Amino acid sequence: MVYDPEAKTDRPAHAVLAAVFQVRDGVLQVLLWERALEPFKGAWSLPGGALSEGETLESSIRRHLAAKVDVRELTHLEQLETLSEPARNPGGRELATAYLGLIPSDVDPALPHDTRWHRVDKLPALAFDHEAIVLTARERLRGKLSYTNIGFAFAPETFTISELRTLYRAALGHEVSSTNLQRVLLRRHLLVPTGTRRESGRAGGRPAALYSFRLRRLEITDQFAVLRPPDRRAEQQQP
Amino acid sequence: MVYDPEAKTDRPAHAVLAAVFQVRDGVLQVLLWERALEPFKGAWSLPGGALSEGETLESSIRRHLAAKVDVRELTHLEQLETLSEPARNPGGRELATAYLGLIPSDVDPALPHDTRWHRVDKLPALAFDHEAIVLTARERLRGKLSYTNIGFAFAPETFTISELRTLYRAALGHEVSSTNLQRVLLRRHLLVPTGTRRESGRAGGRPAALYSFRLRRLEITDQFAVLRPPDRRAEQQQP
DNA sequence: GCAAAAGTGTTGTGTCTACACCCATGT
DNA sequence: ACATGGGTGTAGACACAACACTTTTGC
Repeated sequence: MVYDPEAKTDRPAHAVLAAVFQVRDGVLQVLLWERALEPFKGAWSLPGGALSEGETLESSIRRHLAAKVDVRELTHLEQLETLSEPARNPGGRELATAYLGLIPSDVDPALPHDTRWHRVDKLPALAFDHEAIVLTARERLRGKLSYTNIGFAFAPETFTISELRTLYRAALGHEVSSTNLQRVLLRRHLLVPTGTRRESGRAGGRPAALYSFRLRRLEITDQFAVLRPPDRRAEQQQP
Repeated sequence: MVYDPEAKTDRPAHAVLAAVFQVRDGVLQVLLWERALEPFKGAWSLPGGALSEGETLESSIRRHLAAKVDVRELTHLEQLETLSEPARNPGGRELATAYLGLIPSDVDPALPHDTRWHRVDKLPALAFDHEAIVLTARERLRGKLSYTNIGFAFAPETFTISELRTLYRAALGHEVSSTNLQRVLLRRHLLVPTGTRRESGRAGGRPAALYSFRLRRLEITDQFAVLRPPDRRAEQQQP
């Protein structure tokens, strides 16, 4: 690759997008929007829009999402990546910065008529490069479930372990045992018991204890899985 | 946050930047460039430049870096984040997409006179928000050392375990035992012995075996530390 | 009492760190 | 022989998954 002094500086249009996930009916779903305009008119796409003057990317995506869901319901929002393939938008050169957003499972935002939840495991054909973004977002989410407290973002304020299990199962895409989920999250002090319990259902059964996440913002809980810093217990300074 | 139909679509200038790391003299260092122009004339900054028409962000940063180091020496390059604070560049609105780049420890690229390596633990004052980018890049690198084979990117083709230890120590910022480093990386099959050995130095000592990374591109080696998918061994389909 | 659901005890396995010890070479 | 640096053996701590078992409720 060689420096090309003839290359013209580009001031590309810049869009923001978000893959907003919620666990609904025990399945991970993503908020999609049916395009009203060409290109890809009628196809499903991620919600978002153009970056405006004077705003950051994050405030821009929050502004665009506000037309779809109440922003107070967005419990987590993080930047994923910026896409720049010149041909990614047939309508003309456009960069797009993608975000991952999460919504707790106990809210059901009123949606505009052109917006719907879709199962991530049964996506329709998506416009642009949006399918790749959804998959990247799911990978990011899955990874962070292992080494952060990101579960707080799709869980209600308080919940039982088996409710939480349903959420983790949906997000991870495989079975999760409540026994082990409880052990892992308690051992790492992500969960605290609230002291209250949920009433048994009509079928009986032992009432479940209610828990909540100790911290409701992202926290890394397993920084160094291997190659940890050496043990400081034995160290003693010389007089 | 409310939708503002008056907001004007922005076509911001877009820059690309890279925090290029190399372990030099046993210390993690980053390539910095002394600015010739205002703003921040004379201050140190990350190398990069403007996005040009028709190129992707990645090809753009490769093009700009080519003026500083031979691109063939860049063994890893990944996108970090896109910065968008309106005031981040006093010269006017500009987005910037930051990359993390790595160079193996056995090359010593010829640098232009305005470019120098600086220890990451003793950074000078940096222009713009570049200090935050360098720290983000280091965090990303440290994290990936735990669960990927990213070490290949700052290691030579072949190396002894204690040479590799020096690299990991520099990147992680703490002591690393060669014993454990060898065990972890062999257990995970990141390293393969080449069968050759390095000659002893003048001081004698047992000649060290030479290893190389099994794969020289990024690979996740510890996908699920916890909450793994259940064991499939016992499963048997019913007739 | 019995079914249902939640939660605890326990065991086996694997991974990691730390440290003692052994190996191969130069002088 | 002995210093030097490389490498292996091994033990203890811990985390994890799996599964048996107990607890607490409704009917």
